[in-house]
Amino acid sequence: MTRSEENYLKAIFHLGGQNSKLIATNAIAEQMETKPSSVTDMAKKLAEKGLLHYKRYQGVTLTPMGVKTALAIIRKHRLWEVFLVKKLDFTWDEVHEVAEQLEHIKSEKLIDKIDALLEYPKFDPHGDPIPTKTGEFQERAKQLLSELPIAAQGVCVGVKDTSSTFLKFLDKNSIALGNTIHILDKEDFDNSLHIQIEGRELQISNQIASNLYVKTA
Amino acid sequence: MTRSEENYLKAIFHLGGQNSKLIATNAIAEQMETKPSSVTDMAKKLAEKGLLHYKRYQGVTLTPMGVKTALAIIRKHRLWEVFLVKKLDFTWDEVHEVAEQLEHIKSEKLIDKIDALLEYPKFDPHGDPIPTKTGEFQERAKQLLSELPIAAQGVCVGVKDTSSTFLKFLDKNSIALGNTIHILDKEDFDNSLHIQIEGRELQISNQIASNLYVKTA
DNA sequence: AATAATATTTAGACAAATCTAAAAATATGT
DNA sequence: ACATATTTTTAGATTTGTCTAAATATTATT
Ligand SMILES: [Mn+2]
Ligand SMILES: [Mn+2]
Ligand SMILES: [Mn+2]
Ligand SMILES: [Mn+2]
Repeated sequence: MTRSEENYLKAIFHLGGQNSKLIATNAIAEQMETKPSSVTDMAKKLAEKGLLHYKRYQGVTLTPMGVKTALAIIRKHRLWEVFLVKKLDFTWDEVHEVAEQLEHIKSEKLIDKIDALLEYPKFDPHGDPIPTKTGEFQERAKQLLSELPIAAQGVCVGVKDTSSTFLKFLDKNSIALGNTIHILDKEDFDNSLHIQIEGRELQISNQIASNLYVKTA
Repeated sequence: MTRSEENYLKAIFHLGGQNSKLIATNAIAEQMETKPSSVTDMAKKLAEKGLLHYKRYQGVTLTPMGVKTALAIIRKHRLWEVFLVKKLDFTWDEVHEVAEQLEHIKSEKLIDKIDALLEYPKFDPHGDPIPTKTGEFQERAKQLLSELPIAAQGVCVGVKDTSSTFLKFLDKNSIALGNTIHILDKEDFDNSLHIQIEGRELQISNQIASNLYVKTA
């Protein structure tokens, strides 16, 4: 498996290619920041290798083997992210770029030892689930903060937007995973929220609220 | 810098290219397990980039920039080896292959944090010196065990042969870096040694003795 | 000094991964 | 349904790193 092949599989997985849903060439090209013609070439190659099903002009879906391979890479990516944060004091907005490189290191022993060192974490610094060695993982029951009604409360468990800008904004406002958020009021005009978090009161826009995942009791 | 370029620089450094000694095309090809014609192509490219001096039919030497780059990669390689041994319980015969991959990860912050986590080690698991962030390092005063006279003693500080076979042999015979070795006797016929190490007495061939570095008091 | 052996370079090919531009298929709108 | 817009594929080119085979330069031997 080349690095490029691994990146295609990961992108297709993130677009939903695991549930026999046909993923369009253009969608993959956009996700990978490449051209559709390049995607077509790679789709043929990966189909040849038995990692995905490719129907000309229709799109691709991952085979069981393709899903397994994608999950192994996602597992590595997320474990490295946890390692960087927990062991090397990286901030959660710094880890993605480095993990993009580390996820391609080929050593089963290495990633299993990292997993053990971290005591088998279930979620990465952004709240995304970490597949086990055998590829199992459960998505946490969660919803967007923006979907909660007035007076509801939830624990912050993840972010939808993982951009550095957004993550730094959250840091600046001391909003972190694990924090409990109460919705005090919602503004009809722009859906902005008046919330209480860790004793403080805060006003946040709908754009913020619709990029924060919470778990309700 | 591509991975391939980095590997060429490292190989040339290991062949002595830092001391304005001309390194032959064939020597590089052998070290890299590639063909001389490939080396010529790469030599032109690296010369173009100012990383080495290339004289047609004569060989190459590293420029100051080339030395600096090579040392940065060697630093990463050796720090990762220490990390694998100290933090993840890898054995010293397992680390090289993985370090060959990890040395190409591009993140200054990452390697500096690994350095700090390990408390700035000066030597890797095979006794080789680790360059600092600024590229300084001193080779430890050492000599081959085979060069010591009868009755001399020394502390084991490194290995010349870093092959898995040799390292595993040393493990099996409980010979480790840091051990003190006394030369009890030397056999004229085959230069094999009768040694005392950590209380035990052992008979070792000249081939073993000429791959073990010791530091004398 | 001429010849033979060795080392190095050049020329041309190939595989991987990408791109642009043109062609073909599919989807959309009236 | 048919013209138009969009999506996807194909054809051909490019870059990087490699290879083989032939040509050229250097070194060693007589
Ligand atoms: Mn990430
Ligand atoms: Mn993440
Ligand atoms: Mn090594
Ligand atoms: Mn080493």
